[in-house]
Amino acid sequence: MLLVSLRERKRERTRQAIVAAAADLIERNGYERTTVADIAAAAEIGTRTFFSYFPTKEDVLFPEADGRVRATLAAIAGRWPSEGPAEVLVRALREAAASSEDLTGRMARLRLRLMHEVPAVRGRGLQIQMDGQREIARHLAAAYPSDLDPVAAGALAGALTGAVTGALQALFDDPPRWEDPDALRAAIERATTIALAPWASSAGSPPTPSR
Amino acid sequence: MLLVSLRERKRERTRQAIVAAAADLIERNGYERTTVADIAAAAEIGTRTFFSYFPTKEDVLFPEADGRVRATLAAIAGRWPSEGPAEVLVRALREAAASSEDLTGRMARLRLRLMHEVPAVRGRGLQIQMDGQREIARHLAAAYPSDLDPVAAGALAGALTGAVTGALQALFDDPPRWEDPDALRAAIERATTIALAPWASSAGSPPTPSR
DNA sequence: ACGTTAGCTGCACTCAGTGCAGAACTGCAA
DNA sequence: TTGCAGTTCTGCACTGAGTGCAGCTAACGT
Repeated sequence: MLLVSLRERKRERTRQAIVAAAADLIERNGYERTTVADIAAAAEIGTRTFFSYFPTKEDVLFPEADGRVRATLAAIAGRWPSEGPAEVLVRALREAAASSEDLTGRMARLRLRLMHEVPAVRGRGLQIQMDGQREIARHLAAAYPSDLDPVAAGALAGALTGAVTGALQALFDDPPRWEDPDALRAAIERATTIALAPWASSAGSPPTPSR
Repeated sequence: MLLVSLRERKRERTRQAIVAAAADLIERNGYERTTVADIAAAAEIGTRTFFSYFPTKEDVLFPEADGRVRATLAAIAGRWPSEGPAEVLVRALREAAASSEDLTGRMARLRLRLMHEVPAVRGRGLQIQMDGQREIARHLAAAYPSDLDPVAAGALAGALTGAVTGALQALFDDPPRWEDPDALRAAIERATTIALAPWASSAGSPPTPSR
């Protein structure tokens, strides 16, 4: 992320300002009661300019390209020779969960909460997730042409992300525990196990989850 | 679906008229270029009245509750005594794909196409799917209280529906054959079979991850 | 036949998002 | 430093989704 020109640095600073202003206002007043005009004013730009940074109001809540998707693609690209598709995905997910602030950052927590409470945000988030999943499936099919045809790769990627999403939904449904990163990690871990158990047998070499 | 009073019958007729008008106009002019006012005018109601039948424009494309969800809930309710949770879901999804009259109808085909082409429709569709998945998870957890806690049930339901959805997405990414209902149903069945194949063998021993 | 209630509709409004045209700014070179 | 070229910012006018309200019409129960 090396931004050389003044223009690019300035633009990036403005972008951050928009995101920060949006997070502040939405945390304080709620999503629906915060208008794009409010956010723009707080970030000291014109309302019109907001839409040259983010295509929709929802998108301001998803400012980084999904780190987990990038990590997964990297894991597929740098796979062990003996590693089966399911194992690659497990490894990618573990690494992402261990290293990233995806789950504990301020924006991430706000995003999780809003995905639960605001239909428009949930819809946008699910869309973005499907896009990532599709990308993962494509790379997976390309990396394991003899094991997986495109449809099977889609099923595998869908099973994993669907399991994680379903587990998190259940976790937040009952008594919403937003502030507990350990519960989050545990839920993801269990979802991974449940989703990939049926695939492990047909994946070539048996999974050897260290740790 | 027994509608006794005149009021209810009339309302149902109007509802059908709205759906039909929407399908016509959208098929002819596209989704974005069809306004709610157009649909209302074609159905011979006031624009305002549209929103007393459907909460948003997108919802007119999802007039019936998802048949797969209803079938799955029924399968859970009428489960074999020896059947594990994964087995029930696999059976329900297989049957739903086989007898998928609601996947080949006019509205269903239009919906499938628009879910691929129009972000707003895709977002709404994914939301509805998640709602159904949550419902399935709840019933599953209630039916197998000793095997599954809510989070595990969410993960399992998510894994299976995610697998099918991912497979269907991969399927539709490549050759969009929206015109031929028979080919469509065959393709959907094939994708479902592929998605569920890994679960078929190991479904006897449901995963019960301790922690 | 009559009061009650549910549904229909127009009106005025808010807000998201777009197209356009001009102003302001940055990058670069003379 | 100045001037030119390309980019970005911004106001303005507009479309379309969706809401709240108030008055009207039509079906309902008695």
